[in-house]
Amino acid sequence: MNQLRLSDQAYAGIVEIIKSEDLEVGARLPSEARLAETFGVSRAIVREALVRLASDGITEARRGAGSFVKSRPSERLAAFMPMSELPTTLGSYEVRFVLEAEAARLAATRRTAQEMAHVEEGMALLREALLSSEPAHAEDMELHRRIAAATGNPAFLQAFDALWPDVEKIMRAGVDISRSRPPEVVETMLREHEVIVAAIRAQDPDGAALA
Amino acid sequence: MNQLRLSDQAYAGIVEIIKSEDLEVGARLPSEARLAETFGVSRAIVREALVRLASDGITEARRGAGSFVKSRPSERLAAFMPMSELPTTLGSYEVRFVLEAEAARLAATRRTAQEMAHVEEGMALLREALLSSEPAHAEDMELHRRIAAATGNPAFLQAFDALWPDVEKIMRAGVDISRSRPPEVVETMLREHEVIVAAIRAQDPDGAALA
DNA sequence: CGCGATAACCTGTCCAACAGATTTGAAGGC
DNA sequence: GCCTTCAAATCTGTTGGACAGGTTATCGCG
Repeated sequence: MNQLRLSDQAYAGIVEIIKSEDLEVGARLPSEARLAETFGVSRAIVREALVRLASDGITEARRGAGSFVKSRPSERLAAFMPMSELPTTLGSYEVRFVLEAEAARLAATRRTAQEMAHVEEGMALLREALLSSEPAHAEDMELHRRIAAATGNPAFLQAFDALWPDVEKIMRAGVDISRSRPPEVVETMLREHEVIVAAIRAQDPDGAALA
Repeated sequence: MNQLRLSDQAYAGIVEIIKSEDLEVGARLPSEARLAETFGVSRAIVREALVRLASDGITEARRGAGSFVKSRPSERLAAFMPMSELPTTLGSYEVRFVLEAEAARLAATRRTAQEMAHVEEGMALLREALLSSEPAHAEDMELHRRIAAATGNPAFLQAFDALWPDVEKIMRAGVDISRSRPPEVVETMLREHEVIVAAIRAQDPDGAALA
């Protein structure tokens, strides 16, 4: 059942090292060979992980010298990375909400009736997916896409599409949501989304943004 | 002088293939071995590129089956990827402005005098950097960071930091700005930024967002 | 014609090696 | 004793080959 690619585990492992060893920005992390030995995988796997870390702006590799911390994930993901227990699952959505708060505010202001119906439909889809367990990422995204569309600003939707992969990445980097999803978390997620939709329905900009 | 890693070239090469071969979403792209042969590099290099493409949400790999197009880069970068000439350089900023429009609106509403001074200082830095040629990315980002800070919403700044690497990536993926930068482009960039700052100074939310 | 077995193909992973760059430390000169 | 210089140790970047495990398509048989 080891569906997770080893390079994914290595990615997470390196992030964990940076955090637990408390490596400051600019500090050098263990060589690829040492990391490979630590994780019990080949160097190629470690390299795939490092290439992604570099692409994500977390590390930087200097040929002949080593790989260095460029920006600590704890700083980029800030408050939501205490990586403790239940609250974390909740917290991982915090970042998204901040970004999407403005979309919700705009949508509340400018929405048309037709767009509102579209949003409501998206909400229904998400509710269904959440209650029937199994991944709801797609539905979640779809709802927020529709909210973005309701702003009436096509460029906003465009920007949303472009940035979504990164948001998704952050979510995955946190905790595997679809894995452990206690009912109370589902409940909270659902309620939060419904508050937003309700605010948009009532055309209450500040209410939507706050939620 | 081959500073560019081969996996970077492979990344760009695969993107080029998707675009030029006009591969639709869901289409299978050449096998790793074939890509390696095409680019004249080893399979490990192609894999590093594919891992990043998957991480960026552009492709998806299915063990035993192949790698598939998940989302065409042209669609993600949308209008700004006609990859023509001068207007493109301008267009690459369009996406960012949409995202940051809301930050500017909020900043215009809630800014304090001290934060305004901070923003003005950032603007001065950017102006200087732009006029003296050479990379102004850092200054550009710094200005927008300060605008985000002026919203008075720390979570917004936090989200901005988290998303910046992706924005930067999009910019780099488009056209190498710092390379060919005719005076008129610099002029336009400068003016656009100054309009935003002016709107924030005047506490004009809609003006800031529109700019 | 339908269906199952099998061969061809593909990704995921490992290993061993070499090239080029950087760092480190020691030898040697002042 | 201190600084310069040079060589060895380390490290990333890249290659080629190899094998395991999963998927797809073809071929032949009923």
